[in-house]
This record gives sequence, structure tokens and C-alpha cells, in this order.
Amino acid sequence: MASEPSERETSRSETTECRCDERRNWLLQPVLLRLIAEKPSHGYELVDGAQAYGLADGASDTATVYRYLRRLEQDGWVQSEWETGGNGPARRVYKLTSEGQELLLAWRTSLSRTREVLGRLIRELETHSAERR
Amino acid sequence: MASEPSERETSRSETTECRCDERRNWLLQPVLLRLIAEKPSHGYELVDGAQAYGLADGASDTATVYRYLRRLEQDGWVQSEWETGGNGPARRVYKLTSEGQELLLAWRTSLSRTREVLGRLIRELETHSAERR
DNA sequence: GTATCTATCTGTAAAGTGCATCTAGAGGTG
DNA sequence: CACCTCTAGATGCACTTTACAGATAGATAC
Repeated sequence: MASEPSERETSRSETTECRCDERRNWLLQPVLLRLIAEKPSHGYELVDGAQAYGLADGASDTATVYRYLRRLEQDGWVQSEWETGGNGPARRVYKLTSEGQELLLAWRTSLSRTREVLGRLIRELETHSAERR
Repeated sequence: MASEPSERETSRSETTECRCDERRNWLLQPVLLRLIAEKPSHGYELVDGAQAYGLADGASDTATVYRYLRRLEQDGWVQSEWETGGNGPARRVYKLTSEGQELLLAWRTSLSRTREVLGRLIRELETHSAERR
């Protein structure tokens, strides 16, 4: 259907926003793993930890964090235990498994590669706008 | 329902893979914008360009690139024209709009912030595994 | 004509995710 | 006790994103 150069209406949906800062969730998994690696923690605590990285932002979204944690456990990267002793309701405390340790190492490599690509892109954007000056 | 520490079966789904390298699509929008900013291009060409950044990887996925382009146009960041003259089938050539220029600037800022967070995380992962040694 | 390459697009099912909402224990206050 | 607030974890649902497969079609070579 690469034919008949038909003009579809370019229905410019008026006020389009940037959205550059959304979709940082790809960082959530390694961030959670690293936080748990540092110290076994429960979800509520990890939400705070993630927010320190600019993730799980705003008043929400705790839900995503909890879902990620369940998933991490399903996949065997972390393991949880109910901690009933403390004050407040029971909390599910997660700790890293040995597989999780390895995953974190893999993430380290992958994140480094991402950083390189990202660095390249940023450099190019900078030189580009410098040329325009 | 934070009660009754009930043990759900941790149905370890056997062979769980890393998946660290998936989900780099968040980079696709700025990469496409930057490629188009450098030189007005058509989709097929942009797939190659994106692959140079490790995106749109493998034999697939052209589909995602094309859909991103349609979306970019809908939102007014780029504009396309059919180029029928060349050899081969007609191609839709995209060029940046002035709004797109601005978006790219916003991306520059956002990506820098992302790089900082990423850098911090990587540093922490390195010192962490150094401690373990 | 038919095979191949270039180029764009669609259909679909699955996965991911934001938002609202629910359950529930513990502690404080009148 | 009744009531409120805080902590903690989870679900339901609508909506978006996305990978995979394949459809469409012009151009060119054999």
C-alpha cells in the first residue's frame, strides 16, 4: 500500500506535550534490584528508594513497584518473606537470590552499553545545536 | 489484604532470561528526531539509522519505526511528503517542524538528566561489586 | 511472467501501565 | 468503644504500547 500518495488529514491534536520524562520505567528493575542488594527491604520502603532515582514518581505509582516486585519473585531474582513482628501491618521483605546477583551483573553491562548510546546521542545533539548558532 | 502471610507458590518459571537489553524503545523517539533533523529521510532509511543506535534491532521491527513516525506526524513534530520521483516505490519523506526542533531541545535536557541517574546507578553498582571482592 | 528488492502499512494478541480503589493491621484521640 | 490516620500490600480496569506476522505494491532484473 505504498501507492497513491493520498493525503491523510494531519489531524494535529492541538496541545501536544513533551512526554520526554515519562517512560523511565525501564530503569525500575535494576534500581529495585540494586536497592534490595544493598539491604533487604519491603515494598513501601522501595517506593521511596525508587523515587530517589526519579522513578515511581509523584503520589503514585506504588502499584507498579509492587507489580515489579511480584514479577521479580516469580522469575526467581528475589525472594520474599513476611515480616510480622514490627509495628504496623505485616510487610513482605525481599532479598536477592544468587540468580538475582547475577542478573544485577548483567544489568551493569547492559546499562553501560545504554550509557554509551545515550552519551553519543547527547553529544550529537549538542554539536548539532552548536552548528545552528 | 496485607494480612495472613499466605505462601503463594513461587512458580519459578524455569528458564528466565535477562531481558536487560530489551525495552530500549524509549530512545526511539529522540533518535528518529535527531536523524530527521540531520537530514530529511524516509522510513526505510530511518530503520537503518536507528539500528546504528542498537534500536529497531534484528530482522524486525520496522513496524514500530513506521508507527512512531506516523505518531510523530500526528503530534506535529514532523511533516511528511510523498517522494515519487526516485527509483523504487514512493517513499514518505519526513522533515522536522519548528515544533520538532523545540522538542529535540527538550529531549536534550531530559536525556541529560537520564544520563545522570544512569551514571549514578552504574557507579553504585560498580562500587558495590568492588566491596564484594 | 515471475522473482527479488525496496518501501509502507495493517491486524492481532500479549504485555505494560496509570489511576482509582480496596483490605487491613497498628496506634492515637476523645 | 468509635473514629481517624498511617503504614503496607494488592486488585480491577481501561488504555496504550509493542512484537510478530503478513499484506500491498512499485521497480528492476532475468
